[in-house]
Amino acid sequence: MLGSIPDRGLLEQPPQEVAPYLLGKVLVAANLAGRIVEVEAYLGPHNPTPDPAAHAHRGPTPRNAVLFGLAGHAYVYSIYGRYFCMNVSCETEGRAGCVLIRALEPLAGLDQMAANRNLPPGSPLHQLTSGPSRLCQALGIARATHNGLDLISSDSPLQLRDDGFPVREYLVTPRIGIKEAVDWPLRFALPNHPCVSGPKSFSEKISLYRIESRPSIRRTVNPKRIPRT
DNA sequence: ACTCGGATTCTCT
DNA sequence: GAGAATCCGAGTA
Repeated sequence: MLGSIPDRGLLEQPPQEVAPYLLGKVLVAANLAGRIVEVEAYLGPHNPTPDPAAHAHRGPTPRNAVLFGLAGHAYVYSIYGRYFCMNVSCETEGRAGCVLIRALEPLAGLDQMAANRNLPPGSPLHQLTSGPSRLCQALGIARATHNGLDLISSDSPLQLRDDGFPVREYLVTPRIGIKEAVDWPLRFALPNHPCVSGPKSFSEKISLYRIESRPSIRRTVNPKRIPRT
């Protein structure tokens, strides 16, 4: 009902390729599920131009160890003392790289999500899972319980699934909330989706890509190139 | 051992 | 739009 488990090989690629691939996929945590509508790529330190905003950019540490392991595992970290964010590890083993899940469209367990967020039942969808820490709270994802879990396993309490939802185009913008590499176009989102977080417009830094045919830029105001990998 | 700041969110004004 | 809440991990010594 929520689709099949994706192939791990599809995640053993650079984050900027895995990120748009994850758009439209389903994240399942126990009996709760949501469709991924917004992500950000964070590049590993092996790149010629290292990503200064990435947790892995100075090499392996106890915290980021998952990022250097096999692709398709959850990297969950705590932030600001009260929240968690969740990433999907990618790249081949030994190389770091990940995709931050920034927003979901709730699909299953909406009342439970609202309860987890201390919101009343029937709250608007975008209040449940729009934002990287909001979605972790809604799905009950925490570092102690979910960091390092394999997302590509039908036994896992945290899974990635592909239900065939078609994504024909997606927005590309700079990433949110970082202080380094602020212009790199590594945030990806479904256009006009109500559950996407962040500012409504990035004015001068948005591109709209179409999938199929080769990715072609329909509208580009001031795109900067992703550092070569 | 000690300092510093964060891939955020919520609550005000 | 600004400020608080709040603590763990990374970097420096």
